[in-house]
Amino acid sequence: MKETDAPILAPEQQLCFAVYAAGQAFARLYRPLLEPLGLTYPQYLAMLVLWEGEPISVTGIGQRLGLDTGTLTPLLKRLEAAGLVRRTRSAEDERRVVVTLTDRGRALKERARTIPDAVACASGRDIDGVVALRDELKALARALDTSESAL
Amino acid sequence: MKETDAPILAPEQQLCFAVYAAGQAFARLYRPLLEPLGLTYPQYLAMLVLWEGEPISVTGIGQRLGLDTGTLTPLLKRLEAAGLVRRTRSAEDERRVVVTLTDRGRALKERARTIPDAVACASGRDIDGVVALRDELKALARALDTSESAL
DNA sequence: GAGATTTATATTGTACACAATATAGTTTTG
DNA sequence: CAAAACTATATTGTGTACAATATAAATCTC
Repeated sequence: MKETDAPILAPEQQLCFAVYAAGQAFARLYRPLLEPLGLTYPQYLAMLVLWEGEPISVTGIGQRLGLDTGTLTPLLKRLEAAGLVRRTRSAEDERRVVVTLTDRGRALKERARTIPDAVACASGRDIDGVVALRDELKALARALDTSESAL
Repeated sequence: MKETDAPILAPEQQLCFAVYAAGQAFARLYRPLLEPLGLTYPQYLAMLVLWEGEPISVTGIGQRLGLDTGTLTPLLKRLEAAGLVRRTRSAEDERRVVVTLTDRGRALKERARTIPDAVACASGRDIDGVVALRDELKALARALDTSESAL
């Protein structure tokens, strides 16, 4: 088994690098699709959450996307500067910043509707294939996160 | 089909987000494993390439990892500041910056050997399961990259 | 072999990503 | 109700990530 030690360290052989490279490939694919909407990919993710339902707090968005405030606060400020969202402190609990869509932000949803289909098409998989791989990755992420404590 | 339009836009249903979340989960898993080595995850990827074979140019590393010079130059300067690599201009072609390992950088490989096993274990998959998912992701990345021109 | 093209790297600017810390507001407890 | 504990967000600092541009060296073309 000695002689198989070295190749295991090659990036191309590792699952983590395959995930990393697939993420880069998605980023390259999304960039030209989102550029006409004036959104980056993480901004698009935040808009997806807002299109699902608002108002929602910064923490609420962070829980859906797995992002912390250090990432979301400047991201949401840029979306606010672009006129897509509003950030207002909650009256009941003044620690909360509640994010709502503007009319322009709501209208952008229509222009984004064609994106998931274009991406699914680019993946070269049918719906079942996309769903199967998606669920495998969800299970992987869950396994990685739950094992953290065991190390 | 009208009423299925909206849910398609939920981040949790999309393959791209599953890849994104799995990448975040890997980053969380690797951070405590790499912290004793003084490496970040992208720095670890660069070291993997160097451990496979050096000297290698900045462009050579970038081709293996899919990273451009704007990312690699500061990353490699940090590895140089940490005493793990050396950056020297090639004598034959003075445009090239050739990266080599120092003794400390080479020695670090031994301490990194246990990491792939720990990560594979954390994934909760056997070797065949890891290989199968890795190859599916490679195929996905290839499909996404080749479709770019077709849009 | 001088000029145009190409190639390799560096630099600049914008935008994540997250740990650590700070701050302010809320809730809990005695 | 006052002190302690907790919660939500913001701030700071470090480190990617990449587009666009700059620079310098090598190569190609006539």
